[in-house]
Amino acid sequence: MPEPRRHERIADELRRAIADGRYPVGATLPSEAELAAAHGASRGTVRQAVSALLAEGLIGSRQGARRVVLSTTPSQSFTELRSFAQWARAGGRSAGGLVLSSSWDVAHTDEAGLLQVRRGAPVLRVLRLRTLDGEPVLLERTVYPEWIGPAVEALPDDCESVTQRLYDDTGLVFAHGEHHIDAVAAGTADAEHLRLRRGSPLLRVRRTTTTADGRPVETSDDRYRPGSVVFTVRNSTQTNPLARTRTAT
Amino acid sequence: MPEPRRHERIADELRRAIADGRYPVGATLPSEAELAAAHGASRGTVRQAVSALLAEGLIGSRQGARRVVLSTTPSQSFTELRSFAQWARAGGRSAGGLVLSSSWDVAHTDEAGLLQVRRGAPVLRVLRLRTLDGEPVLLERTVYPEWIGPAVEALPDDCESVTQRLYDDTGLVFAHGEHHIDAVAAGTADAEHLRLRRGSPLLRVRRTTTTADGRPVETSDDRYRPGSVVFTVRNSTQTNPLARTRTAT
DNA sequence: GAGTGGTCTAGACCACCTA
DNA sequence: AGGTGGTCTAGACCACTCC
Repeated sequence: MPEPRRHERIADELRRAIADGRYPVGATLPSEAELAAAHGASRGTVRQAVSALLAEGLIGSRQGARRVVLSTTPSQSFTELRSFAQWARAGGRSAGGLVLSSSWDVAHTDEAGLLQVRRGAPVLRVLRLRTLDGEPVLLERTVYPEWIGPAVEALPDDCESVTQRLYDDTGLVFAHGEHHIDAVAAGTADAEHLRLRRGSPLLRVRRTTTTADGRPVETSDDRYRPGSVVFTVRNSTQTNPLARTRTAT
Repeated sequence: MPEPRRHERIADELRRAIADGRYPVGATLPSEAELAAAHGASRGTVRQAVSALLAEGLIGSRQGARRVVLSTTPSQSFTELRSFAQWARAGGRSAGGLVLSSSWDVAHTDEAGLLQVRRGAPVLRVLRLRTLDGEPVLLERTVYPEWIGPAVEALPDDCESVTQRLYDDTGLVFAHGEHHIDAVAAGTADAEHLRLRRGSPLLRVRRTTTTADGRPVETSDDRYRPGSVVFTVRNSTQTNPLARTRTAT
């Protein structure tokens, strides 16, 4: 018995059927009534299941017509964006991490806003290099507020998954994140650690992570070596995860 | 009467209240029972409304605890990712467009896969420069399959919104999209049209758009001038719009 | 016109959080 | 222990699509 929740079981069943090719791209799914009968569930439960696939971009839906398969590639990512290590593991790759430097400093104005602390409050700055199968792919400049800093300092320098270790040690859960994606030229430090030339294009993700209550846990400037990682977004008229924003002036 | 759908009206009401600061970040929302009573709706309808805000990343939700406001900035984007012009207009900015070249060619292998046509099938290639308040910010290299090509050719060269015009002319709706985001160095053409130096970092978005049935309408390589546009993603344990993917080898 | 998804209701039970 | 959200049911009506 893998899943006690019925709508999850139905959703998994459909995901598997799509991945297996039983419903190729362009095929139509059974009607809600058919699915309900097949699983001995009510229509509401079936709708809960298919709306999960809708949100993942796997299927499309229009009133009056049967649901259509849009993509067969799963976005198995639920915890993916939260943790580099968990994402790597899901892809069958080995993630490494190495702390290059770690020191206490005071919060700059922008950081204070993101972390919801006062300007000049103590923060812990950590520079961390992440590797994928031994290759350096990501340089993280992370800032932690005072209340969580000591727990971060206590981690081993080569800690593979910070998210996982903080959860094990303190029970802390990274629940929400906001990510701003753009491109920048590699600076001197970026070039050195990611082993490329100064001025090379890098994919930059500035992110702030919070607990379930919305309390900020960290804010970070992450720079990815191009060619190593691609961000993928699926959207549709029905669901809309992503927003394009003008740079603040 | 703006919205006949009750769950949309309730969601709008909550969005407005959050934007206005009546529920600041960290505040808790009224319970489902309270909202249901206040709006004279059933609990199911209220749940439908709050799950929209959940998907937008505005609020967080945990079983047993009241919902918490995570962010006050709306992601008013429903059609945003589909249309550059519509996105610009939503931000109060004026979008321009200019076709630099347009010609029929044959589909390369990768394009054939993305557009679901056979290799070597005729396709229309369009190179388009998009501007924001007069500044060039985006160079689009778009490929259209044969069935829609003529309608695209018939558009004026300085067409502001291709999405809008195609809808008006042919009733075609861009319903779903898949977007791959990474960073590249500017090539000669990129540098010339976007007015920057060769090798400068650009944000690249490769996207394929389909109709509601999943029929591919276009596939495009879009390159954004850095500093002009930022992509924003909110995610949480509950909803997960985005996937990080390893580059295909 | 039959089928299908979108919306809505009214009630129920449970798991979890807060106290 | 009481409140809250998560799950589930069984019905209903409507708007839309497809034949």
